[in-house]
Amino acid sequence: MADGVSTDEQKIDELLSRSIAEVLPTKKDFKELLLSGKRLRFYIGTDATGPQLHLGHSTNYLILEKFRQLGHEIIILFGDYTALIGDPTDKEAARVQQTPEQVAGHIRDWKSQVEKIVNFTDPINPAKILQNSEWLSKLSFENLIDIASNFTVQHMLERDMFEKRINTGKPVYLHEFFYPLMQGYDSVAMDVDVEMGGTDQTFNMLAGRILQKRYYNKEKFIISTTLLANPATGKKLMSKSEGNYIALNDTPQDMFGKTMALPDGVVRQMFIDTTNVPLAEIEKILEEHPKKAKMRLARELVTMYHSADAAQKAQDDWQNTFSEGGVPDEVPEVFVFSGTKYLETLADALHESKSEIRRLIDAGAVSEVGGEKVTDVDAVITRPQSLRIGKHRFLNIFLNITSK
RNA sequence: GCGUCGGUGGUAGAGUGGUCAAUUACACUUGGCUGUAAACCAAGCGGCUUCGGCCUUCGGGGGUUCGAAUCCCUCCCGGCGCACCA
Repeated sequence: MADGVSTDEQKIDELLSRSIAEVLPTKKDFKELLLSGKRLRFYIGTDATGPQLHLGHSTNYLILEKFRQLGHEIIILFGDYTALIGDPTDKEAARVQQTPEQVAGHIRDWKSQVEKIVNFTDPINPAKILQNSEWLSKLSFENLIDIASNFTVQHMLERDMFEKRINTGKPVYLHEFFYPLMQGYDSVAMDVDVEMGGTDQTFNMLAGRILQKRYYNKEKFIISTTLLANPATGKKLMSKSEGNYIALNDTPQDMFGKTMALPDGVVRQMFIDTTNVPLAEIEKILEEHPKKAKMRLARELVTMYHSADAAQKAQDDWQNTFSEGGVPDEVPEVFVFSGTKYLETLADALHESKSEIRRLIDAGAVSEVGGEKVTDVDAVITRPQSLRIGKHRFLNIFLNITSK
């Protein structure tokens, strides 16, 4: 057995039973390989456009980190070259080429978010970051033809999303077929043993399996992980387009609050896919009152990405604010002259239109903390006060000393 | 290239000369009820407003008309069919 690779069967079983949708070709073979003590090379691809990461992304990294801890090699691949095409999994068709500086910046951003989960500084076995432009930019047309000759158009068209787009009369661009080829070639270039990704990546990951078999006669394993979805509706829990995601770099207060606003039905899924709380303990937690269970989840998450202290503080803030009608510790402040309209002050401070503020005032959404509602659209500010706008927006107003 | 259908607000998708700031659904915001959950009820959901209105929006530009998201021309983008395929 190779140095430093753990074959602890209990740990392996635990790892394989959580957040993993499928292992190809079979989970049994994969487990045997893990038990053999061979040091395996794992990789996961990531979008190089440098987005804000959210909890939906964390699942894979949590799992990878566990494999890293077992002693396996972990590569995180930045798809800076594939970004030229854009993954057809999402709808965007055309993307703009990025400069090396931009890519480097994205990697820095990305790393600052993920290093809370994945260890890049371990002296013995740190996770590594690679960029696929390193090899993809060097391929010749001849290489591409050779790679492409392993796939058929029929095969490509099997992809659900292509089929869907064809059926609904949406365009399918030829270059989109290259995406799986490129991602597949990444596996070859790095000669990996295992690729991991969400279930939505299965097709792309299989392309790599085909190519590795062809070029190296090697059986790559594929781990597809469950996507964080609401079990009741099947909808994605963290959707960037809907803006309701919990970002890995959210402030403790935001993270706590957003977690508490999640539907009850998703708490189990969240615990399993986004925390390291042991499965047995999760079940125990879920026996408690839903609110308590959710608070525990929120605490757990804030602790992971910030600290236990921050979690405690976020919880205190949350309880103080919402259960007892108080104000959080950190509230935006504005200084205005006495006689300024609420309308103007709020529009300015909240970056909303005046019409929007008018609506909010009409709806009774603006009130003084612990006091009266502001009901008159034309009312003016005459003294310093703390305002609450809707459920979770606050504003402390102070008066400028000098007069207008 | 020819023909044909289509491009509407966050999304889907109505509207085919004035009653359209544009039906409806979903999403979203706010109020109520709560556990800042869900469900449910209600209101809102382009901007500005002296609250009478005014301004900007239906792929881009131009035109017809008292008046256009709606008609015409043109350009751009897409689907489908046909043709071309050195």
